[in-house]
Amino acid sequence: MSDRVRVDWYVPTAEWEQFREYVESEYGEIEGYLGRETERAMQQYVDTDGYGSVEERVNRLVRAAGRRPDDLDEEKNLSSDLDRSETTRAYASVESEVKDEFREAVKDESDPYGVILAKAVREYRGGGRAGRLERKLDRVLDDAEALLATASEDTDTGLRKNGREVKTVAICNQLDEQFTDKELVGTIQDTAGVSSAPSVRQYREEVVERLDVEPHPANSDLWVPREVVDDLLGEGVPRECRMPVEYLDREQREERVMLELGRRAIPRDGNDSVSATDVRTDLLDDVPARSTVADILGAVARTDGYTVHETGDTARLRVDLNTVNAYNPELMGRIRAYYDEGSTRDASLTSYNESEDSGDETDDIAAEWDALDSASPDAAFATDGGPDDLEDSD
DNA sequence: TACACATTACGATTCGAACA
DNA sequence: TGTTCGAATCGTAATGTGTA
Repeated sequence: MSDRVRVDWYVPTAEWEQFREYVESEYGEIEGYLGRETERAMQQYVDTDGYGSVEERVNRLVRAAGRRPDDLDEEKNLSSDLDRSETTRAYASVESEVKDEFREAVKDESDPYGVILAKAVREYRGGGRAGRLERKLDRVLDDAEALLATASEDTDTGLRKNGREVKTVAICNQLDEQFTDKELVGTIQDTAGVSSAPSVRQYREEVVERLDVEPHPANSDLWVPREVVDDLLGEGVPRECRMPVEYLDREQREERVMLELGRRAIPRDGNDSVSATDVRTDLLDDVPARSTVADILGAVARTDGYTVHETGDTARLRVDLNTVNAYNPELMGRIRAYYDEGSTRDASLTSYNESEDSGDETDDIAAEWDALDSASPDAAFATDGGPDDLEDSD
């Protein structure tokens, strides 16, 4: 499930228009790309794209060259140029984490967010970090010292409190340790004063994330602390496999199919297959439509190690863990961890039975587990006779 | 004016009933 | 059992509005 929020700041008009034109020229359209490109520009600007350390090394190299800086002037010019220009409202959906990191990183700068965003997208249009690194390396030859300069100021921008966050916290404070979805929606409506489905959905996602709760395995309308689900199912059970299918997005459903089929294949020498019907009923709890399951099978079959075969009128999804391990060891690791969890889950359930007076509910959970775990192996593929190359993936 | 939040509009995606 | 196609839902851009 995505966690995207809107950037909604006043950005210098000319810069924003140029950025939109840039996105359109790159992708042929704005829809779906504006937010992603804005997100990348913000990440690169505040060094959260994972390449900050590379740039730092380049900076050291430039410094070592002992050249005179010109970056400070460039930064000043950019800032004053944008400060004086006409602004327009710029909006784009970005990951909430990216927006938070961006605001945190630039909160001490004297410019408003919109102006800083303009700097970020201008930098990004100019080739992003890659282009910047290239220019920096070029400058090693003539003016490296400038790269030490920053235009940061110690002024407090006086950021206002985020009202939405305050409301989310208020909602969280009114909820018990566990609560029904109906209670959650009612609290959101009463506390946040929202009624539209999109707004309620957005608050629900934020509250669920903040409280770190998950649907109860035996009752998807009941939200309980994650630790409770951990106790019931085991921490090694992937989120895609422990969450009710109705709360998974398309990508997570594909992951679930891959993980479940892979797990079943381990005690079968790394090979197994399942019919499209069984994918729907056994792996996806009868939630998606058949037409959608067909699409999911097609998508999974694009992953190395997974193929779809037509046998008569029936399509079967097959997995070959040797191939999965060869081309996607990370996925193989997750499959193995999920498989290994099977050996400890009985103890977890026993512990839950002793500590919780849950009666029929516990029986439901055990029954659900039995259904889920019908292929629980006696001999592990990875330890008894499995291919050697799979052994190596640990 | 700058910002935040809610709502609306609309295209894309998914669902599910009907049918082959 | 798979495919088709209209309906429903979702995700994102755009707009409206309130607040400091």
